[in-house]
Amino acid sequence: MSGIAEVARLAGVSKSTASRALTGTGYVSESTRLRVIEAADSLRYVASTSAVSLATGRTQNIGVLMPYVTRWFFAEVLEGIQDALLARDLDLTLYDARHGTEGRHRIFEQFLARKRFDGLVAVGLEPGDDELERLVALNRPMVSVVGAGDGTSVIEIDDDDAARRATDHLIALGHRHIAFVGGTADGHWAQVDRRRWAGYRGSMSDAGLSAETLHVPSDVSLPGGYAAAVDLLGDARTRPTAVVATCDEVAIGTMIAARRLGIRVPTDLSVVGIDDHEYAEMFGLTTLEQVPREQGATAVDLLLRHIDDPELPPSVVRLHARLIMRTSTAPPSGTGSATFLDSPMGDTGMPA
Amino acid sequence: MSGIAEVARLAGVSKSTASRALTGTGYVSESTRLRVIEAADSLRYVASTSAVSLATGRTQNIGVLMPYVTRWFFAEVLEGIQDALLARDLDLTLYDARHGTEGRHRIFEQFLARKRFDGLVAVGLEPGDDELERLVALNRPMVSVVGAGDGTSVIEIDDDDAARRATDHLIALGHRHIAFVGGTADGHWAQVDRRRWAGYRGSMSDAGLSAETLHVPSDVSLPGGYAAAVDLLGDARTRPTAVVATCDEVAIGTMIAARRLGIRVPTDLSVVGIDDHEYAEMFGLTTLEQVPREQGATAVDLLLRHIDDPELPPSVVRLHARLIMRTSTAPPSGTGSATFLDSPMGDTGMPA
DNA sequence: TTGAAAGCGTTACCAT
DNA sequence: ATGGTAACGCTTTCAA
Repeated sequence: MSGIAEVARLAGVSKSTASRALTGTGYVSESTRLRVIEAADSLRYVASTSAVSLATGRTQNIGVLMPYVTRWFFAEVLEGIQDALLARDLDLTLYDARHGTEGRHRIFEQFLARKRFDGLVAVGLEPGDDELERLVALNRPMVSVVGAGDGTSVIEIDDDDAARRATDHLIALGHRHIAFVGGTADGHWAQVDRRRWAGYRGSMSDAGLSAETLHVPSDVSLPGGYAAAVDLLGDARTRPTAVVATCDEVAIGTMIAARRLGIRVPTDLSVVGIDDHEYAEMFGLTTLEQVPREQGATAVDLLLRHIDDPELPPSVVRLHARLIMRTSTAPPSGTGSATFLDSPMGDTGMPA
Repeated sequence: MSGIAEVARLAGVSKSTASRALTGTGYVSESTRLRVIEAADSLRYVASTSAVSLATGRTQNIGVLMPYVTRWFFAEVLEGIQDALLARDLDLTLYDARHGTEGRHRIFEQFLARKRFDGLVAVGLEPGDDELERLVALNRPMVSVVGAGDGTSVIEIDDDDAARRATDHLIALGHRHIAFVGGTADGHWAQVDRRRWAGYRGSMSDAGLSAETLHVPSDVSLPGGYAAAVDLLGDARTRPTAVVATCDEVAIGTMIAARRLGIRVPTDLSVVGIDDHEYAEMFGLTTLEQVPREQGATAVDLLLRHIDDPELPPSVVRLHARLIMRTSTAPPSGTGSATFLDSPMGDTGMPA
């Protein structure tokens, strides 16, 4: 409870001087500064954030807005953001705005309007028109990680390129029947999936495989990928020899489905994902790596620069996803050569 | 920017009256109340949270302290908390205090001391002595979800009982060689694992199987369970016929390892988990269900009651975990009868 | 280099 | 039922 007044009294100075000494703003002689700091320590003084905010107009707090917190990518980004914030002494208030929930509605209608933050980082948000309107009305610096960057700064991987290279990889191995699994099953395409689907088609088209293009709708989750793959792989005669999954969760669901169906990966089916998910190594999944944790940290860096300088023009950071080859991809069977890769950590030497 | 003063002016009343009308505190005639509210709406007035906090001493904000945000249980609890908070117009500031990080240190040393919250919910925290000291020094209401409830309120399932019933289930099926997989591999036991390990041993002991007791250390994660199981199941002669996993992630890792090794589940190996994880159904995993989302919501309810009434004595809510039987458990092979359960959604009719 | 005093935007007490 | 005013705890001119 002890306020700065007590600290000042104990140090034998005025509140103003105490404030200056503690915040490091303005002139204070070295000796009194030390005295004030010592007094503050001995009283275990901690400035009241609400008083500071009221006086300075800064909340020392950053808002994080995301549509999930349960999916790998989002949780990782969140931790990256938290780490960066922690290092800069900034608090984090979370707005978990799940699509179609009453909570999301309230977040946009009321919570954000409170402006309890100096800036906002939005992760994979895909806001509706009215939501977007609320966002701009806030008039606060904002950075997106994966997002509809309508004039705001954005950090994301090059999704089109990632999917294209995933597909290129399969084509280079000799595959021609390659399916794309992803794009949510309920008919609504997430923008990320749309871009990856475009990349896949681009690659197929470049290889003269436009006619072979196949979209298998799937919820963006492991069980979603599993269900979609069971459906896709059921009939051996129509089965593709390879799958590009929209993300690793879907890819892994696909691999599990394949195993259950007695289809060997990569002998009978090659699978590529995008992410380098926590489980990717264990499954030997070939994938295009992104590091969401770093994206979160980068977003914070950029946001703080926007806060410092409101004139800073928005920038788009497009990251390159690196291809990590593991054991889920190989030439299609009948091509002769088998897998040419080393076994991953998790490989037991048994048939996959 | 428009403050309550403007609202008051527009409505033709004093700030005090405007405040009363808006907060619903004190006497205001119905007519002026309406007038004030209309004025506020037309000005898009939103009270400054820092000013309100400063004046009332209430932050309208709840802190959430957890050691991960990436694991299923924690993410689910977090969403449960967020939902409950959203419904009550309360903000959420997140403290992701991962063990052994610099960030965790700073959270306990600085961030919490700012007391930017009216109360705290700690999830699976297991604080060290010094950390605990900081926590009590805050002198703020606190509720734990799974935790070292040293005099504070706690919500959790009955871990001992859950593990005991998981083990009972296997014993009832005729198993005698049952291993317990869990308790982190680095030698440090989480308290939850310790309690579940105790429940397992209790069940074994009651069945006269004390000598059969076997602990297989594993990181508490899917890859952790996978790695532990590969190690455990390698030799067919020493292999147990059943496994009690400390949680579903470990259980599923175990099932995946078994399949890779050509060990059929449940024919050659039965597996039980604890959680009812998002993936449990897809894997046909028999498990003891808990609903972390509800635990989070309950924690918020309880915390708010503690905030309203500082005299409220701490309570311990011990939840019952319900056994959900799926297809990962069956009598040991050689016992005759095979699985007696229906196939789960995800079952393809193929050997597991 | 230091101090006095005026805010920052609310709420809440005390009169009226 | 309503208004005036102090208070919340800090920062920040402005003088000295």
